Amino acid sequence: MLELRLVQGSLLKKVLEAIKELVTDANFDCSSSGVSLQAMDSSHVALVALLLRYDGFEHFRCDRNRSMGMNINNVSKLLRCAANDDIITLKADDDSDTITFMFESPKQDKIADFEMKLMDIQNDHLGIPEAEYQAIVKMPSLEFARICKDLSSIGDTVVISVTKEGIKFSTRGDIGSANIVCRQNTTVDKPEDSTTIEMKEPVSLTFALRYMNSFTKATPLSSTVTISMSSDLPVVVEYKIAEMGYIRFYLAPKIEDDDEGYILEEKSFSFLLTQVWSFAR
Amino acid sequence: MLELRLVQGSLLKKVLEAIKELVTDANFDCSSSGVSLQAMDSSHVALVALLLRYDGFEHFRCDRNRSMGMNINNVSKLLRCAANDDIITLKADDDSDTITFMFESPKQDKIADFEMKLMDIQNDHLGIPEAEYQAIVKMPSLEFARICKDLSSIGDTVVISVTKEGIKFSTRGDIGSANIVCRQNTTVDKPEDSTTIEMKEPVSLTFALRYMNSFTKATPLSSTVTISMSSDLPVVVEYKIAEMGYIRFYLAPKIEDDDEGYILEEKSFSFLLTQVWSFAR
DNA sequence: CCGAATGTCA
DNA sequence: TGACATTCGG
Repeated sequence: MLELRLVQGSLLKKVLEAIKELVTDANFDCSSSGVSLQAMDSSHVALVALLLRYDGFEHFRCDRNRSMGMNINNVSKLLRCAANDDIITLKADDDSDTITFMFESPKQDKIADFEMKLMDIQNDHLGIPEAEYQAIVKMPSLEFARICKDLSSIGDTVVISVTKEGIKFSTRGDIGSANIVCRQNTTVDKPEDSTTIEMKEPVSLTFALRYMNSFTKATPLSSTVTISMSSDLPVVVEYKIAEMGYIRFYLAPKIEDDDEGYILEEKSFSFLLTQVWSFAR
Repeated sequence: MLELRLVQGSLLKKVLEAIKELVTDANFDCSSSGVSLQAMDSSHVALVALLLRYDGFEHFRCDRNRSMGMNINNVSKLLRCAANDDIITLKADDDSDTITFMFESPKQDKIADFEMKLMDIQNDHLGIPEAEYQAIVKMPSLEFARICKDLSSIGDTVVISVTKEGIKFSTRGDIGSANIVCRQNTTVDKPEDSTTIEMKEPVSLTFALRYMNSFTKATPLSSTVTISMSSDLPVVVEYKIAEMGYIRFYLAPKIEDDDEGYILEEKSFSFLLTQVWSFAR
């Protein structure tokens, strides 16, 4: 028996809005410690990792570990049928190949339940090593989203460079080039408006803006975002989910070919894992 | 001479928005008692009945009964030229084959008039018998609209079942099934937020969601909607128009074929009228 | 959190 | 051209 009750149902709605652009099908892995999900985008360049800890739910029961495959678009459709202030409960019997989404209005005068078939999804679960990052930047998530959106109207890729002074986003396209620098500022009224930089060494990496813009769909989940970078490692873009966990996006950097001097396509993620993360371990 | 003056012109705008998706051409029947309209949708499955009583107008003059055929889309186009706070006056000479729409701004500093040709429309006016309904549910119109919209992302048809406990909307589609139950609740702050059920006998009928969603275009006309059902009778979905009348939508239920066990297409409305309403009389 | 307006897709 | 979805503003 699986039974998860989440009073703040809007959280789950936001989580699905955050990942549905990137992921088509994914396994929701449920255990006594919570719910997690790990999935690559269709081109295997970006990876999403979601964690919702058991203690973030008002009620959490998971008798046995289960990996429940779902079509993300269908889950998203169902969750759109929930109001933002609905209480959401997920239920699945141990031997069932369906899951039930239950939406209760705050006054309990409307109760909706949706039953959805589960799918078998081949699990290409990657062990993500805990890496040491040369630079970790925390900044307002809205600002980051705005920057990625703005830059993508100029170019396709962004060079993110971190120095002690700040984080710089640069792009270049047909109509010209752009640089946006955010300085470290901790002397701000609210902590969520501050930009902080923890840096061991300056880093500069290049990414496809298309993916960055997909990541920013998670903006409603958190007022801040954390960007962790090391040379040749995938960047980690993390949105904390209050009291529950996080959603992390990993994106392989575009590698500059030394001989040719131009930028190669992204390495596929699994390639990067074996080739790059191997020496990071 | 026909002359109708309506200070709250937005009402007329909303009425046309409510019916234009369903009806292409219709006769506006004017008599000393008011304006009424009855029209079927193109597939003859749904019927719209509108009543605007004479005393809801600030000025009402109708010297002789007239049935004025109009293309609903064209009327809608004209009315979009009126601001929401405009005063609307309709005028037609007795021997004229045109009607004039006049829009006055509240301060009388702008006056627009539009003349439109009337059409001859063959009148298949149906006498709608007053029926006794097994169940009458009043609920917030927004909630009803939301439910119909949500369910139509899952399936094509809805089963509406009324019991003493509440009204249940169910559907089923490729990705799964859904049930939404609204309990009777009269203990709510505002009467327009309450859901009330008058039931003589439990009823359960199946309808095409496509039409239900068209009906909910009338939501701006009233904060509540009334759903009246009896076995094998068309459902009546009614939106009251404050101080003036109503707009009612009738929809034939889909009939389950006992022999075959599957759901037939909707009966055409005229068929239903003769076959089903005949014994209701 | 809801309603309106805009932009996109069919 | 109309309907739907998404986005912005109150």
